[in-house]
Amino acid sequence: MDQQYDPKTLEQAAQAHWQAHNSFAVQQDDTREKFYCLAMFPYPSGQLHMGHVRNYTIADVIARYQRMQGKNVLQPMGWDAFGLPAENAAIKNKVPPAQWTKQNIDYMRGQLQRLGFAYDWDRELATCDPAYYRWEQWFFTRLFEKGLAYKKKAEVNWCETDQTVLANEQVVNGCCWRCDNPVERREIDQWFIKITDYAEQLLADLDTLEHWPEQVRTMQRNWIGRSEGVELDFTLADGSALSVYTTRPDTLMGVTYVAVALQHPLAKAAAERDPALAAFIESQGNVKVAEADMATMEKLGMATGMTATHPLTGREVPVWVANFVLMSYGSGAVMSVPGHDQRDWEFATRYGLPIVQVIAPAGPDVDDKACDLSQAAFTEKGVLVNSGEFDGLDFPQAFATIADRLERGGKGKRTVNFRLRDWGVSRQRYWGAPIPIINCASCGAVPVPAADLPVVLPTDVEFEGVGSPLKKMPSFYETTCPCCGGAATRETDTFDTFMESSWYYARYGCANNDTAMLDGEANYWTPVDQYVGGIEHAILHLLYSRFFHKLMRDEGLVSSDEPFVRLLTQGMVLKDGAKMSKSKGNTVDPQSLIDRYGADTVRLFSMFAAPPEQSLEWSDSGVEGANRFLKRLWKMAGNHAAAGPVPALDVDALSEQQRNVRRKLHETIAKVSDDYGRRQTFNTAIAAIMELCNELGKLDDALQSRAVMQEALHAIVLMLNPVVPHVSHALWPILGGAGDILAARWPEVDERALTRDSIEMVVQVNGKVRAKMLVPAAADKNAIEALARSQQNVSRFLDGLNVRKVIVVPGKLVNIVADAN
RNA sequence: GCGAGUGUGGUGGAAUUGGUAUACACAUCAGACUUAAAAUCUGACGGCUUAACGGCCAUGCGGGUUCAAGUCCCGCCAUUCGCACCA
Repeated sequence: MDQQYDPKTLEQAAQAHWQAHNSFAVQQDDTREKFYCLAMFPYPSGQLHMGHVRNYTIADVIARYQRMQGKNVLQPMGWDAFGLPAENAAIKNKVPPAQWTKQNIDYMRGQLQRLGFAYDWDRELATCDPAYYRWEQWFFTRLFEKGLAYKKKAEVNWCETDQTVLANEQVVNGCCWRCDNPVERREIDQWFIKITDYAEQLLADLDTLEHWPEQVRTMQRNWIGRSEGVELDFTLADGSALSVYTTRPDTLMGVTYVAVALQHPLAKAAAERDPALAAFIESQGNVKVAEADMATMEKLGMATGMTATHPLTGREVPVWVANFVLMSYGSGAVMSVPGHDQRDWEFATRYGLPIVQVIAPAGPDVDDKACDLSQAAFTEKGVLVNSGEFDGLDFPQAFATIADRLERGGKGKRTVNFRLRDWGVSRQRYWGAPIPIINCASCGAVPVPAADLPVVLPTDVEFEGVGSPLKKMPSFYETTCPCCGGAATRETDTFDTFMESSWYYARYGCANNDTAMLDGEANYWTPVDQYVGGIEHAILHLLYSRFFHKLMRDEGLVSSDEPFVRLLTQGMVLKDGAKMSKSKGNTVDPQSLIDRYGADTVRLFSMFAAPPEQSLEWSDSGVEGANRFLKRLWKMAGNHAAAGPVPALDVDALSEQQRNVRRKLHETIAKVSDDYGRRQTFNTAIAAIMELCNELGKLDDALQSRAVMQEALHAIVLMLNPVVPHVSHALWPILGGAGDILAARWPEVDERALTRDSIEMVVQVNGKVRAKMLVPAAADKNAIEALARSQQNVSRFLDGLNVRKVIVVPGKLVNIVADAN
């Protein structure tokens, strides 16, 4: 073997071996347990960044570990290839998006191969390929036919100068990022998918995802936002109803005004009569569509001059327009109770609207919650006051009584409401999958027949950034109606890229099937057993994918309820405490590190520096440390192998030191197995292996020491194989391992090696550590206590005190509680 | 603004179920090897204090529960992610 650790040569050899043997291509195999391991596919932006390296290394470690458990492991890779950056690059570099995307994919594929990831490249897919999006178009037509896709008006950020719809990230301080002119909101027709029909299921099934991080489930629960409340009607002067939804009907008697959204029909009607109101609504139109901006802007409003009649008291309350009321949530109108809602309180205080108390603090600790409505709203639940016949009721009673009263009077009904809104899938962009709909003057919106799919996106386009090229291409949009044969036009909008990423995991199961979206093999591989990706996808991507999976299930394409059994959300990669970004100039290029140290070093550092769920602070000297460890390992294995044949291990003939080292070995195997399999804390697994290596350095070269060393090195190479597969591939035969290490099984723990004669225990006096002692493993509580009291430093601290209590935690510690008398 | 996280030596982090705080690594310092340097190997390494044994203090800040709190509870502060057209 080579004296020096030479990663370049050894990694090339390993990768050539894997390629020659097609080592990671897999098929359905019903004789073995399957394991589908998937990392979120990348957007082909140009080069891999450290976040990718971390993401794909974590998944690769899990995939290779599961393979060593004897499972049939699928790990595919592909490209989330549609999206905005390709359009931006096209404008900047005058390269068509398709060409730019393809170049990037080719380069990044090479980088992934250089990192040695165990992918089945036969299943590679790119979402911009018509062979992929064809099935997405087909599936959308199925949803249309089932009534799950529909069209409605929705708001977008519009730049009048560029005649373009802007994404939220393209709006900077309310202005267009390119031309710096103020954006305005504009309502346009868009396609929606009825995710709200599945809201109950999406919520309920979160409880079945026991291997998902609790924080992700909580975030999704809150996002779906199920609430139980009452929908009730105020009556307008013309007798029509103004419907509002509230979760606090107990505060109904405290309503002092009603507020509607800027886009509410009532606001529009009032604005026609009142130029000042029209001007106000106009002035509020340049806040971008993002909810965060809606929530943080100054809360402003204006009276419409109209009043509405309270459903129970019959009193008139004013109707206001308020810029914080969301048209897309509920009915676009809210009842306002400034006494018991903080936002309403602030609005009422600002505009001098009356504030009425109808809830009084209740419960045993009333004094703590005394309410002073001149300072703030009292938002807790309590007992009703100033509410006439409802006085004295608590929240549940008041909810029930008032809801009953409204329902009997035909003024309202109990409803379940969701914060979740239907999924808008239309994008007024070029680089996406065309929406397969034909608009006909006589037949309306008609889905493209399956036989005519895919609707192929033309790729030979001039791209200038003003509007979508599709809207200027009669050759694309001029067509005939599939129903009546008359002249008709295609949709020129494309799909949200979340559409593609919502089902790609299933398509990997049958990536080359050109006769069906999914087939039996896709159903065999799904659900994904382990999904790995950034925490930033905790809500949108993961919720849309869960929704899509249920849609595919209801279409009979898959038989499972959920797409991802186990989820690992990895943290970000930081440099100098900040997210790596070109603008900060703190990026680290993985390629130069691979060139310098090799793929194994980069993989090892990525896994060692932090647990996967936490953010990872990049450190160049830490990378050197990882490289140093591999060099030491290479040398230790080389020296061992060069010393000639090794005698068989005789466990009964070991010295105490040899037994101790061997115990450490088997403790390490147990720990590393648990860290990889259950805890997924690869950093502590690697630390444990390093500790073991440090111990091995202390072995002498006696025959049985060499036998222990041989056993240990075998186990170490096997345990490191998922993380540093190239050097493991090279060391395995050197250490006499049989066959390809890819076929080797995970090492097993020898329980007999774990036994101990004595255990170290800690002795505390009043919770402070005063001594450490070696206790026979078989000692009982009394013996342990006696031994503890006899420790010199312990008796010193007990001197003059009375022992009140002694706590013995077997195998851990003794705490002697004592005081002066 | 709302929802969800995170905070431990000079640095990245460990402490898995409330039970020895600081494993492993980086950096630094000292020693060995060398004409010298690099590389490598060995050792020291939270702060204060002590000749030493030892003692006191310390897990973002302030309280609380407990024999025992980095871990649980309450209130702050800082910071990260998401907020529906970035992916």
